[in-house]
Amino acid sequence: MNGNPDSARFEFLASDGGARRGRLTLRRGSLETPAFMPVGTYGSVKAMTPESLRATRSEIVLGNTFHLFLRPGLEVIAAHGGLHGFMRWPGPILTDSGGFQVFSLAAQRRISEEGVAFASPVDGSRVFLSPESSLRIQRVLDADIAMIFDECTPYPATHAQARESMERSLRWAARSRSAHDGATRSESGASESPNPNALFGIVQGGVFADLRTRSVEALREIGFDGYAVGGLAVGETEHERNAMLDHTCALLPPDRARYLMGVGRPQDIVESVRRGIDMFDCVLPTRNARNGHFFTRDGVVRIRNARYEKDLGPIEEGCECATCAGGFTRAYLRHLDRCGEMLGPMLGTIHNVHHYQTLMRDLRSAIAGGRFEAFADDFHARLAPSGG
RNA sequence: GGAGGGAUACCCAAGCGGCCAACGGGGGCAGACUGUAAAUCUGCUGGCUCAUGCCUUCGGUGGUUCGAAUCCACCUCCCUCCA
Repeated sequence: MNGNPDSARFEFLASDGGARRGRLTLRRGSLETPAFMPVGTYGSVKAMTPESLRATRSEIVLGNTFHLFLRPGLEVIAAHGGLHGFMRWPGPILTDSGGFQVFSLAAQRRISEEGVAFASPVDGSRVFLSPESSLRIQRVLDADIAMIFDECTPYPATHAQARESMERSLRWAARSRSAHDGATRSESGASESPNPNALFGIVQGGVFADLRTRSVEALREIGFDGYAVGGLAVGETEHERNAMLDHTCALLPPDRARYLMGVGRPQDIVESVRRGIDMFDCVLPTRNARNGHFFTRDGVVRIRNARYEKDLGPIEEGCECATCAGGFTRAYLRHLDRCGEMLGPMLGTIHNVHHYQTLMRDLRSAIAGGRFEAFADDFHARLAPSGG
């Protein structure tokens, strides 16, 4: 029922309080957890080559089912033998199912029990995604981790709305599981072959503890290779989010990887690791880099600010990323940004992703060394003064 | 020498008697961004108070008018064409 048992083996290496240090082994390789996964929606982590991505010590990247299905379509990707060959990233890949687009493209989609009808953001044409079609697409993409097709519940939502959405996601979870396992018959009546990759379930339930409980229990009943926490970082307060994480992580099986979808800022990651999350993805390091917003341990550097006009220092003193170590100055990056030079986003993205990966490495090391609390205290204290 | 066109805030550029502190771009300044419809979006951009308000602005000077960036006269500078 859980597909290939070797598709996602989670080794629990150490813990410190609620924080976990582990290793997740997938078909294309393994990743050390807690891990950060850069987002590569269209089969590209924006502004980065696979080489530059690897240099940031990233071990796994995301792709998006919905967007890759629209462009370039399955035929082209299948001709490359899957997403790995297409984007020339041989390491682990995780594909999101399109569930987030149910949320982010809310203005142009219609949900039914069968699935979700979208107006394509590319040309407005009608696109229908269901658990079966999403998993069928993901099988062609052949990512190491496929995600169930869910609905990312918007915030705010009433208890009734969150429950209805969560229950539908549970029914879709069962259908996703079946489709992934090849138990679903295709239109021709032939049985599909099972997807050899891992499949993660996604916990929903908004900010309601009882709904999160219900979601976790039902997903565990179905059985997944890993469990994601979805529907957070969509507008709820930090307090609500942390409360949901405390509650949910306590219910998740300790021997499976836990993935908090879409989170987040560095401080959000630290606080989520504290609560037992193993994997993260977020567009912030890449998107914000393109918007001249660089992360440092001392806060954010908005490179557009006039104060950096003649700043000859690197983005962050002591940073070992190719941008900082390469001698590129703040003044130069500000210049590139103002001129709209594409090297600006490239250098900035390298720094931001590297910064995230360095944070993850430091977290792993702190957990393994039983120093998580001290690390978190230092981390927050250093960020708080908001020097930047 | 003659004929015509034009001078608007940092730049370009609307406005052509009151609704104009003056459209719209650009530039500048600041902010936002959390499973990417995002190299995007938002706000501010004469001064003082910063809510209503007041003061100084549309080449210069003077005039017409209840009222002018808008009309008139002269002056200064720029552009085009004809000699």
